[in-house]
Formats: sequence, C-alpha cells, structure tokens
Amino acid sequence: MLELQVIRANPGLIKERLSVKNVAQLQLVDTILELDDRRKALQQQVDSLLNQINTLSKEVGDLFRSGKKEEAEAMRQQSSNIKEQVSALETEAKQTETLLQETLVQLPNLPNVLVPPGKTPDDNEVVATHGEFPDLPMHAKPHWELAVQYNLINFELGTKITGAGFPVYSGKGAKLQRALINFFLNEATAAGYTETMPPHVVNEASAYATGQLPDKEGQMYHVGIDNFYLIPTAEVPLTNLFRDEILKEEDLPVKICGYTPCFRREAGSYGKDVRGLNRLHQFDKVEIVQIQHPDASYSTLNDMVQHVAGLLQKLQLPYRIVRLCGGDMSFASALTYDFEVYSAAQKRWLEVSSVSNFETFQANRLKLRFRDSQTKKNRLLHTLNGSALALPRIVAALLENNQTVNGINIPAVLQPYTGFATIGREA
RNA sequence: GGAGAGAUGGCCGAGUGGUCGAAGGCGCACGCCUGGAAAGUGUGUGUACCCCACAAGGGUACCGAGGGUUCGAAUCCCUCUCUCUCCGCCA
Repeated sequence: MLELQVIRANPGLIKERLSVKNVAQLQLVDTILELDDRRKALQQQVDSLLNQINTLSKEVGDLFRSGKKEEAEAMRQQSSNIKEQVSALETEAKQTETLLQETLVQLPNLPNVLVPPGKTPDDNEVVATHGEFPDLPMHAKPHWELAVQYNLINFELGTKITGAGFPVYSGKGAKLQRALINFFLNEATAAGYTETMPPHVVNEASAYATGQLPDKEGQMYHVGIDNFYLIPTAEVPLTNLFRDEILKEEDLPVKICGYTPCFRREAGSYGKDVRGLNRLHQFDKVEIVQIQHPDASYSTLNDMVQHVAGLLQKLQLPYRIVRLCGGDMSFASALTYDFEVYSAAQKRWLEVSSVSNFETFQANRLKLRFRDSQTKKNRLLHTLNGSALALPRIVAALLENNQTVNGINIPAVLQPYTGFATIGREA
C-alpha cells in the first residue's frame, strides 16, 4: 500500500510513475485525495464534539459532587444532545475511512526509475546472460520424458491422489529434491541468512499484509473452515514474522531464509507451457528475505541478485537476468529481477527466481518500522525477497541439460548432497 | 471436544464508573554523585490521526478485537479471538 503522505505530497508524480505500470484508473489518485480531505474534515468535527462532551462530563461530575443537581442535569442533557450529532458524524467518518482504505489498496506500488515501460514479457530488459548452452545428444528428451524413463517423478500418481500439478517424486527424484533444498539452505545460511521454518498456512491478516489479498484472492488455496490460506510462497509467513514490529536501526538488515512448499491454484493457466514441471500447483522453494534501511535497500537488492546468480553458476546452468517491465512486474514490487535458466531440450528460458524490492509498500501494510536514530521518529522499512531457488524448473533444466545417452550427470556441487553422481547409468 | 481462569504500556504488576494515558517496580535514556564503576539519587521514557511551521503547544482515539449501556467506561453488558490450567483425543 502506498503511503498516504506520499500521495498527498506529490499526486502528479504518483500518476506519472503509475502509468509506467499501465495503471488505467489514475483518477483513483484524485479520489484518494478527496476522500482524505473529507475524512480529515469529518474527524475534526468529531474530535471537537468529543472534546465538548469530555469537558462537560468533568463538569457534571464536579457539580454532582458539590450537590448542584439542577445545573448538572442541564449539562447532562446538553452532553446527550451533542452525542447524537457525534454518532451521525462518526458513521460518516468511518464509511469515508473504509472507502479510502479500499481505494488505497487498489493502487500498486510505484515502479523504480530503472523499470522499463512496457506491457508484456517481450518488453522486459535482459541485463545479463551467463553460461553456455549444452550440446545435447541426438534425440534429446524433455524432462518429463526423462523423469518417467528414470522413475524420478510420477505425474499420474499425483493426479490419482490429488490432481494435475501435484507430482510424486520418488527414489533419486525425491533425493534430488532434498539435495537441492539442503544445498540452497546451506548457501543462504553461509551468506548470513537465518534459517527459518514458518507455518505453511496463514491467516487472512498475513495474506493481506504482504499483498496477496485482495489482489490475488483466486490464486491461493483457501481453507474455508478456518479461513486460512495455503502459502503461495514463503514470502508470506517470513515477511509477516515482522508485522507490527519496530526494529532497532542497529539490527538492520534482517536476513532470513526458509524452505517451504508453495501452493498455487494457477487459475486460468491451463493449456500450453504447463507440461511436466513447468507449472505446478505444489512445488518446493527456498526463499530469502531481507528487511533493510530505506537508504540501503537497492544495494541489498543487488546483493540478493548476486546470491542467486552464484547458485546458478555453481549448478552450472546457463541463465539470464531480466529486469521486468512495468506491465510484467507484480503489484507490490518497485523493481524486480527475474532469473531464467535455459532448458536445453525444450529450448526455452524458464523462470526460476524473482528478486524484488518492495520498498515501503509491504511495510506500510505490515506496520513494519524502525526508529530513525537521527530524527527519533518511526519510519517504514524496506522489504525485499527472492527465490533462491524454486525447485521444479531447476530440476527440469538439470535433467535436460545434463542428459547423456546413458543417463543424467549430477553437478559436482550437488553430489555431496545427493550421494550419487549420475542417474540411470548404474541403476 | 468438555470444564475453569485470564488478556492492562518494552517487561512485571495495581486499578471494579468520573480527578486514569493509566499507581508501583524493572528495564531504558539523560543528569548528579564517583578517580572509574556499582550502589544511591533526580528527570524523562507508548502508538496513531488531526490543528500548527513535520517547533513549542493543543485536540481525539487506543488498557486483546468489535459492538452496547452511561453526561462520563480499563472498570458494567453482549459477541468474537487468543492464552493458561485440568480432562478427553493424538504425531
């Protein structure tokens, strides 16, 4: 949620920046300002009337104690009358406030100046490319065929027990998952992130605070009986750990990481590009989160990008880094870098990570602040997060890129974690 | 799931209709004391919104959340949430 003070201070700039994200209803900004003015005016009236009541009440008390019954009675009546005015005004003030909030949450975050204009992924800007495309054997197979051939993943079994998009990993397929999770967690820990195991189910307030609600209601699995949501990413519980907190400046940055499964309904995405591991309803991911001083958050964003790049380099996967255009970035983000690995048999770039700076957008809803040592005032912090990494497409690329006619080679860094160097050759 | 108890400021803990934004203690900050420190001692110490110059000063709200009674509610009533204890069930 954008800060009201910021909108008030410079509505023109807000509109200009929002247009980079292709926000159609720029008049929402004006609506917000009008509602804010109305709210303020109403609140002032209410406050002034309440002040009168408070003053009268004290006098009534004094008069009763000193036995002046008639005067007290008169004042009591007067106070009663004022209260009737108050309740009407209060109702209106509350409605205005609600309306203001509802309008405010409809505005996405402002894009950073680096964000290229554009509407579709075609307008994204490739900022770096790394690694060589592998030479695959003749008749190279896509990962969904390799997964079946080597008994790594059973898509049909998953369909039986749950539905499409819930694969069952077994044998070396399952061990590879566990190896990747451990590898990613160890790397994150080595980089100073504190490992955290959060709940996989969150309440409405948490989903709201990180911006999944009301924007992406239909994308989350909802547990109706308890009004909980299955997490679409560890970002939700990990960031909400700090909801309503006021941190000390010397504790910054806060760095945490966590592995969780992620659940996404992916409503409306049936059809193409969803084969095999390309798009799932449940998948595993290690997430890194940082909470940082506003002055340092962009340098932190770069650190996080470098961390993710390092993982892909160690896994020896060809990748590119893409700066998302205004139309492709998420609602809450100010600047996002996507990582895409090249999956050689499919001949496609697959998104495996998204690293974003949300600036104060999430912190505002979270009420996540720090005490500024200069001004002695509480200020909103910046929140950042990134996938490091999401497993399925990494697995897809590993299987496809490292296939030989005899089997699949495991990258050297993973072998201590898997306990095997190849898939297929010996079994 | 059943029975009972409770939810107060960073923490502990008073407070059952008015003088309570809230005693007292701890913690913290600044000062005094000291060669330095401890002890002692003095002062201060929440959040949000609004007026105003984001100053001084002032107003309003907040004692788990939301409603209600009342001239006036931390205090009375209702609903909800959460925590604790005992029982039941259970990885």
